[in-house]
Amino acid sequence: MKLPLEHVQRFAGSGIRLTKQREEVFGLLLQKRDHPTATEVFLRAKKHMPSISLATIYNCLDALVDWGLVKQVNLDRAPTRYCANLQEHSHFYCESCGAISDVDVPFDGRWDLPPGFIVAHAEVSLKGQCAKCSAQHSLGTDPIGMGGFSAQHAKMKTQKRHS
Amino acid sequence: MKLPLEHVQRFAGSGIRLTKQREEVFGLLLQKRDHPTATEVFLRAKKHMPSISLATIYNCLDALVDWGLVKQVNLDRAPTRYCANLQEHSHFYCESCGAISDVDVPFDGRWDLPPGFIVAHAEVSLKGQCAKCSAQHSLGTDPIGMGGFSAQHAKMKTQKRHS
DNA sequence: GATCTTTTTAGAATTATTCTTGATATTGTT
DNA sequence: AACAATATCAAGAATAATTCTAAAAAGATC
Repeated sequence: MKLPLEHVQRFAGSGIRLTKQREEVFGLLLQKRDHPTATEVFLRAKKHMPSISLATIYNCLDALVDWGLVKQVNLDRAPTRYCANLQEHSHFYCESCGAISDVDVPFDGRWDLPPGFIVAHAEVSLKGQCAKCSAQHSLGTDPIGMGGFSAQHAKMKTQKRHS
Repeated sequence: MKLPLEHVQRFAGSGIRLTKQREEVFGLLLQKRDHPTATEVFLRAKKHMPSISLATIYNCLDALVDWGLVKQVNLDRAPTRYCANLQEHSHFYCESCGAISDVDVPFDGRWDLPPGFIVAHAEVSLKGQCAKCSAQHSLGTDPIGMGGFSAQHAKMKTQKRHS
């Protein structure tokens, strides 16, 4: 897991230590953009670095988040997910399949707040049906035989959270 | 904790059971709008209903969220908070004092997504300095003597999360 | 009021995250 | 290269948030 030079350079002379572990964690997030949880990052990292510990994963993620290289993605009562943050974007959570998609959301940052409020970060989270799932529903290809979207949606509510 | 008639009516004939516990939980959220965690709701509810259990709090919150009466507020790696959802609004988290403010954020819902994506819910979360804290900093009234915002902000990073 | 279904309770279980401590690595300095 | 100072890592314990389970209670229906 070798980090592209462009990223390594961001650390040069900044007092920030780019350790093997941090490089590994950041590299994994860059490589596979599926918004893994800390535990998922841990499992992936162990393949290259069998000795790495989960606490280190959390430490590395904290550092990367502090440095602005990684974003945390928060979903309702689910473990925090992580995302290499290379350009401005938002997240779309599919209520059918549980996938998280990066989406371009051009918000201009001009939030109309009460005086005195200073915005440092803005996060937009969308929920609904992703393209794949909405196509399935509109075509009526319903493998479960439960009827349309609303029935399946109701079903989702009571089943366990997506792993 | 008696629920205003306007809310009780929403349940009439809907098959939804407005139990004492659900009424209590919803009433608490309506009454004190400080975005409590499930545990905080539990502690408050016990004052009126000493026998209520934490699992019931979670059950009630789940039900209220399903019915669209309550919103979940997700912050980085912190317990989920709850908010009686009476009008469209967003949340502002103050990185200095940890307070969560409701803010009017007029987003028009026209998100520019890839074809096929259907948005059911949109959530905007802002982070930064609330009015009170930004006033403190700009006035230089710094009770800790740590200097300006950046120093205090750095400090916040390493201290324990707000209870 | 008998019965069926849903909800509540209490506590155990699970999972996510943080903390602690000693070992290891890195940086800066002779 | 050796040294001290500092930061990071690893392992596992500890804490905290959330979910699950099973039996009792409550609400709805007939």
